[in-house]
Amino acid sequence: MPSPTDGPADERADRPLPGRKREARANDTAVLAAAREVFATQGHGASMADVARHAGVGVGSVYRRYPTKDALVEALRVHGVREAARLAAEVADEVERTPREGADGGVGTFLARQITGATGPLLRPTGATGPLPADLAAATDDLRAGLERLVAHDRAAGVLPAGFTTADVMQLLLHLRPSLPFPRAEADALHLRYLGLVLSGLRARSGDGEPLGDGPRWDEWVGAWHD
Amino acid sequence: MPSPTDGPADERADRPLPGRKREARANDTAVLAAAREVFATQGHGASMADVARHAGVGVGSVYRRYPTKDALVEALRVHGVREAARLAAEVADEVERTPREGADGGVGTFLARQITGATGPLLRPTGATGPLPADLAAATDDLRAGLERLVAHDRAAGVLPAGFTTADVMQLLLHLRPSLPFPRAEADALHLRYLGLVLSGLRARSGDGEPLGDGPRWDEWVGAWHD
DNA sequence: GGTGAATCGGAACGGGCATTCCGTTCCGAT
DNA sequence: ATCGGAACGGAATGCCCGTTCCGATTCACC
Repeated sequence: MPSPTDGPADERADRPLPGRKREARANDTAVLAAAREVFATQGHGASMADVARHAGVGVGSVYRRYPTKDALVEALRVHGVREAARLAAEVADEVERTPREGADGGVGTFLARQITGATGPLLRPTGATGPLPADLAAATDDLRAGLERLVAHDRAAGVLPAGFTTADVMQLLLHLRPSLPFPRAEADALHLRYLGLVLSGLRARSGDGEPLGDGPRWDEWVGAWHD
Repeated sequence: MPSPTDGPADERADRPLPGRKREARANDTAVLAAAREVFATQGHGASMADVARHAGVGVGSVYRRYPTKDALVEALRVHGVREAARLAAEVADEVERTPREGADGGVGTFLARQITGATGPLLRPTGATGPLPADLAAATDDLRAGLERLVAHDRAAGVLPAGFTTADVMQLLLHLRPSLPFPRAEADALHLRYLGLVLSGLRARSGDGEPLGDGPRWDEWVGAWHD
């Protein structure tokens, strides 16, 4: 009994949903959360059955929402990039409002929070992916905008050398977060240790003469992961 | 040193081998090389059939020398650690002989060469491994000895802050080499870019007052990967 | 040349996992 | 109270991959 003109999407998500749909919606978020946890813990090779079990649903329910394992991973990635974009904007707001926010600068603060954040590391694409999906592209653009603000601010504040790019920030995210065989707290501490080192290096390079060559361009970075 | 793991004692290896054994020996090194390449390219999930094909032998021949996929990966890891130990000793010799070897210091030079070296990244254990095998333990000790020399030298030269440990070097190796979706040359350039940043940070921390907390201890690091 | 042993390559086996299919359950409307 | 259909859980399916097995091949030695 769908409404006569109902298109492919039902967008009003705020109202109290009818019971059965409510469960579906709840299942969906449960699946996403379970997937995030399971993939973070066991890596890419975790089974769909595992995800389903963690979410407390059957595999069928997982597949109804995400037609394929790759699609599920994709959804996770989009979510991760959106979160990162949100964080970048948030930090940019802070540092632009209070110029003396901290010695780390906006980029450093962003990286630190992203590293210790609950969302987990940004997932990398499954492999030979096609052209990048629209929703990911949009999220990616938002992220870039936020990073642009951070980099501009820090450069003006003199804690970033010329040649440092927004793509550098993404690369650092990758570099600063290899999975370590330690409990989360210890691993985070180690990651922050190296972040601190890099930030010192950045500040030193910014202060003294020794220049840093030009970093990768954003579109190079995005392009390299797709197609 | 051809003996992959251990075997019945037929170790007279120097003389020109009889034809058939020569082929076996050749196959063995071909398999090792193929495995290194295939795993480096396709990651851990590459199939044994792929390895065999790359080596130009049948799967049966691979399994005759390496009873299991994990055993093959193990052999690769041991090889990698041995190479790293050799490199560390070599660089230590250089910097100890010519004190002004370069601004990078011994640790920086070691990291740079290890990153761009042909041996590829150090593989991480398969997962829940048991206690660490004897040959790996020996290679690991050699590596530690070499790193100890490098760290001592650099600290004396004033390019490393107190608190920086040999285990830090290993962690840095992990941090500095995430796989990047770029051709080898470009990826290497990026890795070296971040290595340069870290080294700047290290030098800065060494010069100015701001201390670096104590890094991980070697045995913690080794222990975390096994058992 | 002929023979036995060691090695080879690849077909066959078994298990695990992504994906599909279907009988059951539950909600809302009649 | 009953019915239609949407959502559910999990069994069944098909494929890929690690591993095993075996007949063919090759070489050393006679």
